[in-house]
Amino acid sequence: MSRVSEESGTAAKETTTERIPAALRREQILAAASRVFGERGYSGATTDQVAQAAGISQPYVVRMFGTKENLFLEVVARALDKLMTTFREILAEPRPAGDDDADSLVSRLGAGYVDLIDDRGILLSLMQAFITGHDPVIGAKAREGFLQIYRMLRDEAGFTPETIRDFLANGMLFNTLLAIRLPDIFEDDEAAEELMRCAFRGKLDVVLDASGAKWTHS
Amino acid sequence: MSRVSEESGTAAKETTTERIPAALRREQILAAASRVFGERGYSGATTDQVAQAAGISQPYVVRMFGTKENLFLEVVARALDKLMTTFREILAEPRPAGDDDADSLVSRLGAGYVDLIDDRGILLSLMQAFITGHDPVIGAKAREGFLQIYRMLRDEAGFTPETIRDFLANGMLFNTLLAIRLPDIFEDDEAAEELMRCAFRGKLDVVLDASGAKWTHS
DNA sequence: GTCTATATTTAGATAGAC
DNA sequence: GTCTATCTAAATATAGAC
Repeated sequence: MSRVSEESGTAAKETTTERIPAALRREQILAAASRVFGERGYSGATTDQVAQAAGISQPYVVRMFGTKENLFLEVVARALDKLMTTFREILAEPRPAGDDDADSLVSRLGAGYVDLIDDRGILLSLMQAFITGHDPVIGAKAREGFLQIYRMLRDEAGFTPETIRDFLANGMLFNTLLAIRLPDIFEDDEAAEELMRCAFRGKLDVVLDASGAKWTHS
Repeated sequence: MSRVSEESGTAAKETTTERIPAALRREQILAAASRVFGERGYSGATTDQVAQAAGISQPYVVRMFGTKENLFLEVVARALDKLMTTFREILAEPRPAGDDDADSLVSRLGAGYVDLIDDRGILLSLMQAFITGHDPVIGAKAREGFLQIYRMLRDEAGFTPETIRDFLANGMLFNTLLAIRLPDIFEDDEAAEELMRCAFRGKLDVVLDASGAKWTHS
């Protein structure tokens, strides 16, 4: 990842405009798109913003993915894939002795979810896709993605519908708190702090680490 | 409410283009805007879509509110207000005998929240505002709105942070399920049905009543 | 109070050079 | 593999008539 920091408050952007293998460039664009779409949503983001974040020209972004919609769908598919993979890895972990109850599994999956904040675009892009449910194409994928997660938690994790509901609910709250950037006003507002401490529990440090100037881009 | 149904699958739109008091017209536009913004988000919605939903011309919408952003902010402020008022009314209700625990209050507030689905725009517009947290103006209002709800639940309902977290989490899940239009594929997918039954509990009928062709607009 | 016409800007996409 | 130039289609906003 050859990124460079720029003027204060600005985000990571590519500077080098060298010739790079298409596959790699593709990844760079997807990474940039994930961040931009995650912040601004499908309609709110522009292909030019993605291009700038990736350090290339706008036409090249379109050229590479055909359409903005394609790009977004790919971003969302990747995000979903990453989430599913993360969960499956946790499910595959050998369970700590005497720790075979659903509760501890929920905790571990929850922790895995929070850790995904490292790549902010993942959770937010997914959330943006969900909120774009009205769109015929994106909405269909969003629905299917959500249900895929549900089925995994039920069929692979073995959770009851109630457990899944609570788990998903916490996830959606987490996404929402990220979206409204609560971590940013952590110190300014006592209610914000109280809610964050409660919602993020032991993971507050992870969340705060991932926030701040690090993602105050564009 | 002088609406007319149109071709199958299309939404309610005003037809009459009569002269109407500005104050009333204002309300009509806000109602239309609430639906359109709720479905498509701030960036995804156009003032023209709002105008069509309200049965007037696009320039008139802008004329009335100055800017699209203003209109959205007003929609969100109204939605927040409606939510707060609904909750406060429930808090003011005489508690059923032997029913003075937090649990039952949570249930009643939850039921009140679900009932807001009657006016789909309310919950979805708020959610759209939350997801637009990156925007300097809208984001600030969204944050403040979210915290306002938190404080009410804490200071007026007397809930613990944990209770509030769970309550808010369920609310965010509810919003998300609405956004991805899960009620629409209720019958098509067994996982969707299972999740809905579990998430909406006794309120499934209310939710289903409010969905379907009724809000398949634009 | 409401519309039509239109100016202006932005953004997605295409063409074609290097 | 990547860019510059540019076409075209929206969409917000303004002007001014009725």
